[in-house]
Amino acid sequence: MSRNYAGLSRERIILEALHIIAGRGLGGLSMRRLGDALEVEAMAIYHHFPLGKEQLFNAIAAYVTSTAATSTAPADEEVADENAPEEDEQDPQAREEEDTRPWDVRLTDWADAYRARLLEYSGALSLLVHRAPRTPSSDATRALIHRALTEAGLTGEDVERGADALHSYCVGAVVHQVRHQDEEDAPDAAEAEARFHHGWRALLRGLA
Amino acid sequence: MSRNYAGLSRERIILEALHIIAGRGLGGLSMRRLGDALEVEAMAIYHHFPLGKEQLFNAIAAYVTSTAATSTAPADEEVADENAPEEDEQDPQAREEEDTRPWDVRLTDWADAYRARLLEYSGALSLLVHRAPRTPSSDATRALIHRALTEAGLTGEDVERGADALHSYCVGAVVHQVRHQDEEDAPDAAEAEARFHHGWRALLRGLA
DNA sequence: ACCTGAACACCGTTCAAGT
DNA sequence: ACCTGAACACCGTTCAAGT
Repeated sequence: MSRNYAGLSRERIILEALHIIAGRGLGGLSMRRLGDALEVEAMAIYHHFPLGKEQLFNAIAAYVTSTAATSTAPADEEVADENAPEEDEQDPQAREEEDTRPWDVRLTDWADAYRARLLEYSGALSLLVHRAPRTPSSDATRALIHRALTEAGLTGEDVERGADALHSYCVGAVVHQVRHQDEEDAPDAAEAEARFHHGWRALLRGLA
Repeated sequence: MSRNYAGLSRERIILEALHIIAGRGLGGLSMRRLGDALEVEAMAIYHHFPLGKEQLFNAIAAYVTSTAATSTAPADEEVADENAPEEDEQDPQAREEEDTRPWDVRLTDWADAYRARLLEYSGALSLLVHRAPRTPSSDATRALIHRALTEAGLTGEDVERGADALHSYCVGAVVHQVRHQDEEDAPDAAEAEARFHHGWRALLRGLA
């Protein structure tokens, strides 16, 4: 009654960790509790995350910040550099069809998706304060924003500064909403979204 | 060799906690380590924060988010309602002289001070994600922003939405900076401040 | 390769006791 | 009121061992 090929994987561990975080908060996530949820001894997790909880946190941060657009698992926190040689070197965006919609629509679309994902995993939000894991998804986002802002007429360092402002506003708005959501006069989800769009459009107006 | 009237106080505890957080990160703050730093047994802290670490975290969050403008100790996380009767009931802002500068200057002034404070205690930033303690300082800020935006010509719910957007951008920008500050191509402090102002002015332009 | 089980150092908190 | 000291349940992690 000893071997237990539980079919553990990094993704399964991350998903279960997120589930615990959603239910009991970040402070409620312990390696032992995570092991229990996975029906495994806590120490088994170290085989998939040899560097321990810190590495698991990094992987969770990478998972949360990867947009749904990138379908493949972004669970590894180190850049998987062993798959580069076989690929034909192309802009990752070139694989999908060209998005011909106006630049501001593309930008707003991204912002909505990003915000939704952060809200979905809001229990893990504080992990992102000291972590900005680089993933295929984060690279694609960077490219998307740069292309859109260039198309909007921005040049030179205005592009970088604009991108920073947009990013800042997105995570700031989610933090602001999460921060106040337990108050008695907190706006409901619809009003929160309306406020998000209000500020977002103002920022776009001011930048372009 | 037993009694130790260490002159412990909530403020001293918070300050020492912030010092530990600055040096070893939020995860490096333990009650036992905090006790050592204060030259006291860890359990002595519970006399000043009977609800334990969570209450200490709330007090730290309140301390960090209180702007320097409010000079009196904002260390208590419950609103100190026992000092109300003796005071003559006045708008707290009325005690200081009227600020006659243009609305956007007052707003930018506040934003700079708020940002500076968050950056100074950036190690405690993640505490703010799930905490928005109400303090005299937070009430004063709210009043300041509302007055300024009204003066800018905003009306109705535009005022509330504008205030939210400004707040969101401020904390978002600090989170964004802290999040990326360990990267090799991270902008220096001056460039970070320039980017903050760039987005801030854009947002003000777009809102007004 | 993948998981277990015992062990170690550390943690938050309670509680009775000291002054 | 303010602090100590022992105790309890829990934690992250190491390490040797099993399959």
